Amino acid sequence: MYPQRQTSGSQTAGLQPALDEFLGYNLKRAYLILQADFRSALGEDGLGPRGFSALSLVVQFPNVTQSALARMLGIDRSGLVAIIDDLERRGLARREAVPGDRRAQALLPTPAGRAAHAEAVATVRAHEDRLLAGFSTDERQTLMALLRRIREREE
Amino acid sequence: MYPQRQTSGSQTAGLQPALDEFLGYNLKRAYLILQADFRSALGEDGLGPRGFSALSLVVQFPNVTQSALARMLGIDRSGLVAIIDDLERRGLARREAVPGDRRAQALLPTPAGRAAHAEAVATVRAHEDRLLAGFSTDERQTLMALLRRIREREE
DNA sequence: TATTGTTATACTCTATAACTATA
DNA sequence: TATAGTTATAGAGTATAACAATA
Repeated sequence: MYPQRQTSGSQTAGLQPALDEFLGYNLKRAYLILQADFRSALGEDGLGPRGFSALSLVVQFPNVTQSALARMLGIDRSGLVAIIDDLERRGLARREAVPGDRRAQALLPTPAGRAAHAEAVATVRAHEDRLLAGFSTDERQTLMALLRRIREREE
Repeated sequence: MYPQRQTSGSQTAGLQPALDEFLGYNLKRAYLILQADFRSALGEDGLGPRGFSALSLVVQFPNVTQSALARMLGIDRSGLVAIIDDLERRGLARREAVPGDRRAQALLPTPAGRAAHAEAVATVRAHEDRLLAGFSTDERQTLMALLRRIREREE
């Protein structure tokens, strides 16, 4: 079941379970690599993964409320406040009163936000293309499909 | 290039780039799902992903030094101190002087550590099997192989 | 000079709980 | 009663910088 591994000059290792035969570990390491590359691609004071995700959804779903956006992102709504504050500070999104419900805030991208988003999308695409340079189109699609199926496991 | 999406009753969405067409986003979400399930599988005051990883490598490579282990895990050696402290507190691993180098600490699993590791491995396997219940053996191996190829991109 | 383990410290990300104003 | 946004706060997890002991 567990293939013989190279011990790379080390003291031991035989037929025991190895850490990198677990999905969770490989997933974590791959995620950290992608995230680090994402950050360096978008630059020192660029958007960051959270800001990019939030802006993307605001562009995709203008007038979304903060609570709905938090639900989409899978985070608590309290955590979204700082993210939207940051997008507002950068002039990329704004909060607007919702006619029917005075509790809610609708989120809208500014023209600058749409432009920044389009540019960020191109940058992120380039970063992912670079990281997946050795992957065929088929392999990329397979990977994405498998990851989406894990995501479906979320309740 | 971007297929028509369902707007799920929402206000908009057309042919724009969608967030979930990015690898990074799917990777992150999948990782968070796996990690949450991992934690609930190992219980309230169970090991946690970091402790499990560290213990696994200590079992796999007894006498590894802290610096070497930190390098394997891809974290700074300062961050490993608390992790090993915790394993020691639980009686699962211990530090031992290295004959040749009085700066270094060799890490060894205790008998209880080996037992706890074996049990944790079984629990983690069950958790991953549960999460990947809809995946064929082939799909699982493909996913692992693709993730490992991303990991190889690390310098 | 460089490396090992360690500590102090700070920063990011996120969750929980509580508050207010609405519904 | 329940929900939307907000704030305060705390807990992971991690990194950087510095230090003493040793190489």
